[in-house]
Amino acid sequence: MKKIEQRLTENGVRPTAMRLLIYKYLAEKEVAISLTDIEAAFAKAERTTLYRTLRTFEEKKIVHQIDDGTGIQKYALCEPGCDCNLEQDLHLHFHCNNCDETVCLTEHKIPHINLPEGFVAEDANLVLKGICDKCSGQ
Amino acid sequence: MKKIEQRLTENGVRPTAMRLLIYKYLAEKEVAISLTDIEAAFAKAERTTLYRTLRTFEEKKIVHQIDDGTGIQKYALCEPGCDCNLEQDLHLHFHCNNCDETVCLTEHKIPHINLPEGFVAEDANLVLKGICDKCSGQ
DNA sequence: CTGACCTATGCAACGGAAGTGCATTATTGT
DNA sequence: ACAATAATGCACTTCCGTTGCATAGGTCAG
Ligand SMILES: [Mn+2]
Ligand SMILES: [Mn+2]
Ligand SMILES: [Zn+2]
Ligand SMILES: [Zn+2]
Repeated sequence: MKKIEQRLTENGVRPTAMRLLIYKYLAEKEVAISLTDIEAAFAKAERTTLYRTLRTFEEKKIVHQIDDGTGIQKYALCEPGCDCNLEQDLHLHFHCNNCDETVCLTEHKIPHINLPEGFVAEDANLVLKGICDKCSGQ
Repeated sequence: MKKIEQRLTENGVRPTAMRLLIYKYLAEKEVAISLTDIEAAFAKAERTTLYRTLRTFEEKKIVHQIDDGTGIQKYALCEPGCDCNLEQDLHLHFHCNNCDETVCLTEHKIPHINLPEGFVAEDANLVLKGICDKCSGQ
């Protein structure tokens, strides 16, 4: 728990009780988490607080936001030392059509694409959809 | 206009006046179109009708839906003979952070990715974000 | 031609999720 | 202990997608 406190402080986020709990929750789950997930897990907490906590975490590069095509924003902890904006840290995400969970495949970077003249890429999002390892029974 | 009528009929969609107009509108625009865009263009028409028209078009593979990360569903005409589900027809999309427009780059297919054991891909979405050709002044 | 039938359209309302304003409470540093 | 700053709680809003149901329009068999 001291570890978490330190991580937050390092990134310029005051380690309140709520924030520590949310970080811990994210760390325990190996999948991307939505605001609604967190809301369900912390029934006592206020939605807005959770919302703003996630946003703060994102601004301070503690989590990255994931758009998996479901229309629901998901979040997952960043790798230590990750700068989500850099091309090198852009990895792909996998969304399972069966269990509806989304996971980071941090070791799979987004391939570089040669765009037509005039197009300048600053960011990229690659989502694969299908059946995840848990659901494929393998 | 006869052409459009034929295209709709071929795909099992009855060519009503409204549908012809919407198809024409999509054909004239070279960018991906949202329901709200169409609503603005056809002020007299009912939102629901436009919505259902787009959905019908999508089911019948006349248009494909584009998730460009803005949280707003966009649509663009399919290439003739395209089967949006097939890997070969999956192309990338580019969203301009400046003019907020999204375009199909139909000639840029999504590269094949080797996934870890147990993951089975059925679909993919790749969106690049940055500055488009019009906005980069080139 | 006409009525039965199916499809498309119009109108109204709902729902989920993101986001904002403002008052209150907690934390920090002097 | 006090003032300043940051976090939290509560209420409310907006946006977009979506659905139910009633009506209008087109299609086809008799
Ligand atoms: Mn990720
Ligand atoms: Mn496209
Ligand atoms: Zn799964
Ligand atoms: Zn642009």
